[in-house]
Amino acid sequence: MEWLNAEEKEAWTGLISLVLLLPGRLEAPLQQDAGLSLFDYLVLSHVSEAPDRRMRMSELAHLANGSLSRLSNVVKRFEQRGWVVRFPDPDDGRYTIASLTDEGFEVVKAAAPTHLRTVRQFVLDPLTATDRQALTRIAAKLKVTIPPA
Amino acid sequence: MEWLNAEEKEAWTGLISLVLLLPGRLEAPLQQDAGLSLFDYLVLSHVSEAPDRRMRMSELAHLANGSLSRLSNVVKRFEQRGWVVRFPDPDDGRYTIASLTDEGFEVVKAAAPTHLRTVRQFVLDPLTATDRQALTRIAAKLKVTIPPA
DNA sequence: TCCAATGACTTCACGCGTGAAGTCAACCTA
DNA sequence: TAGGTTGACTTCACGCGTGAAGTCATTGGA
Repeated sequence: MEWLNAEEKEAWTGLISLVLLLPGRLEAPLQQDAGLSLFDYLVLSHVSEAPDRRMRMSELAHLANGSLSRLSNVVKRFEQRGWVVRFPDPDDGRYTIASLTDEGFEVVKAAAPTHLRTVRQFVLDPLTATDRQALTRIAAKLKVTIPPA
Repeated sequence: MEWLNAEEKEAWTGLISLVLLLPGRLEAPLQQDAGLSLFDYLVLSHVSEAPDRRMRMSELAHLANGSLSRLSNVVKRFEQRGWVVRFPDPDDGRYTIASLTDEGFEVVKAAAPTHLRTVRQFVLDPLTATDRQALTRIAAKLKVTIPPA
């Protein structure tokens, strides 16, 4: 990384470490306790908070920060485990609705406390309120929309 | 994500998006132009900047923010393509040294300008100097060391 | 009314990351 | 100097993500 001044290089190096190491850190406890990946948890968690615990696949993919293809694979596994059912949207057959089963809801409910503790421990607690606001601002500026595919 | 107040939730949501979407954004141009993953590039780039363009595997893994196992697999592929050679450290046979070949050096040199442009476009340019300093500070606070394995 | 276009998925082959188990060199201790 | 220990890798099986290609429902012209 030549051609960056010291300040730029520090920011870049810090960001890269964050982006490469944090997911593993946040995922380990989930994987251990519930056999879920971080993305798995985000998906389940978002459906569980939706009205009637159901949501269109495309909206869910966007909320969970993943591609539709990735979500489709994940939801297929969930369906095989009985955590979710899929059916075409009655209002427009082009959409698919993913609906959380009671069993699926139990899975999120069981995983949530552990996950929340992890998030606090590794992300929220080490930061001051000022840091958290700066993080929000920075993330918004760097936010990118999901590509097609 | 219940049980977080609004400020915490914003920070967490922003961070998660960053962490899940940025790698893909940064990697796409590298993959397109040079057939390299982001981690591939970091590895090559760090060896290329080391004295004599060689470095111990464990040090390289740490610099590139990856596990030794991951690095070992990557370097094996590099070796098959003739970009790197490996040999035991003459000073201490327990270490392995990875050494960049001329061909490997050409690969990094060719990929660097594109990558640098990507980093500026998606990370550095959207941020003010204040943002970048805040990012450095935040990343330092969230920094975690690589786990064993 | 038909058919091309659009867009929401789904599938599959390929390549990569993970983590457990194995190998090996140097060190330590009796 | 033998045997145990440590730590630096390496390997492999497994599961997951990617992106291209395919399917299908709906829409908007001609």
